[in-house]
Amino acid sequence: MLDIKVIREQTELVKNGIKAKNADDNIDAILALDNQRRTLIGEGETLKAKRNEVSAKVGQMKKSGEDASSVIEEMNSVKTRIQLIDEGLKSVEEKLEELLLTVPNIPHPSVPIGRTPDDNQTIFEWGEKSKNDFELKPHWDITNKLGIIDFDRGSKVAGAGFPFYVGKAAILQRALINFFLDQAGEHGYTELQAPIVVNKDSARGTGQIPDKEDMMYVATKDELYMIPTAEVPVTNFHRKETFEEKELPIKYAGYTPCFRREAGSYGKDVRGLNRLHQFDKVELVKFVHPSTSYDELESLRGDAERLLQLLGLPYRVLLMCTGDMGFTQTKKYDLEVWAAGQQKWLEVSSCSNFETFQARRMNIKFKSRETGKQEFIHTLNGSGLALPRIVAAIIENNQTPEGKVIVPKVLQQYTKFSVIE
RNA sequence: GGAGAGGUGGGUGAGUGGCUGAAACCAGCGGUUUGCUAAACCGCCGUACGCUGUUAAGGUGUACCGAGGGUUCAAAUCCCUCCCUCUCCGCCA
Repeated sequence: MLDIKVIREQTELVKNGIKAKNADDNIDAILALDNQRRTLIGEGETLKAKRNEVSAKVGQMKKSGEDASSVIEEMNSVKTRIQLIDEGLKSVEEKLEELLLTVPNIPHPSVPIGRTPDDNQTIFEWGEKSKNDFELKPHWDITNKLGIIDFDRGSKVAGAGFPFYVGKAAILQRALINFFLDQAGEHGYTELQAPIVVNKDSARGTGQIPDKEDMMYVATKDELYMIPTAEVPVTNFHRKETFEEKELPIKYAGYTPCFRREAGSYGKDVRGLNRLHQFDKVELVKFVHPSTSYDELESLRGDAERLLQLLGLPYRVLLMCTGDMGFTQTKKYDLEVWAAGQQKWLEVSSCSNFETFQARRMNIKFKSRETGKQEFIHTLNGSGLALPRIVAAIIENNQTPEGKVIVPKVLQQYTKFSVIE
């Protein structure tokens, strides 16, 4: 959510930012409601001041035994007017809130203007793509043959997009999770085991509601949302809290399953492990001082990149353009791993700065030592990393002509085996 | 799931309709005293929003005592609903 004062005072900047994100702006309607709101507050507060004053007088009169009934009679009409104004104010504020929640965050000046994924900039590439002299297979062929991922039984038990990992694939995933968490721990992230369902306030806090409501599975009986990413519970961990400046930055790593309805996805994008309804992910979340958030974004990206390098997986870094980066971010990098069997880049991490956009919704602040006032902190998050596509990339990049899969060195201490066959 | 108790400012904790935005104490901040530390003493010490002020300092008003409603001229205080915590019982990985 943006600051209404910024919308009021830097209207053009906001409008241009929204335009750059390919979104429709309703700023004029917001400003009109903002005006109404302030007028009503003014009227209401004047009347309330009078009410308070007269009520105090009534107290005194009663105490000294005077008859206050005529004054009380007079206040009845004031009371009615206050009620009317408050009702009007409430409905204006509800509408205003509703509209404000639909305004996207505005991009950082360093973000390239663009409309489609084609406008994203590849800013870094790492690793050798492949130097094999045999035909590389996509991971689903390999896992089928090895019998280590069971999509069919997953469909029977839950539905499409809910596979079983069997034997060594399950162990490989567990190894990756431990590896990711250990790495995060070594770099200053506190490990957090979070709820995988959240309430409505939390879903709103990180911005899943209202703009991405359809992405989530909902347990309607209890009004609980199954998390699409650990970002939701982990960021909400500090909802409605105020930090001392010296406590910042605060860094967490959380492993959770993630649930996404992915309504509307189809075709080759969803083959095999490419896109699932349930998948595992380690998420990195930072709460930082506003002056450091763009440096923290770079180091966050570095923390995610390191994992790919240690696994020996070729990848590239994209700086997302304004039109492709999403509702809540001011700047976002995507990390894409090379899947040699599919000859395709797969997104495995997305590192973003939200500045105060989430903090404002969640009311997360710090006390500034300089001004003594409370200000909103900046939040960031990034995957570190998403599991299934890493599994797919390992299988495809590390396959042998015989259809075996070599386990990356750094994982072997976790898996206790070096080849899947 | 059943029965009971409770949720007040950073903390402890007063406060059952008007003089309470809230005592007192602790913590914190500033100062006096002091060779230094400690102690003592004095002062300050919530947040949001509106108006005003040069996008300042400040001034002023409103709201907030778990959340949301209601009663009343007036609510931390009375009533209703919900949430959370604790104790006991039941159930259970």
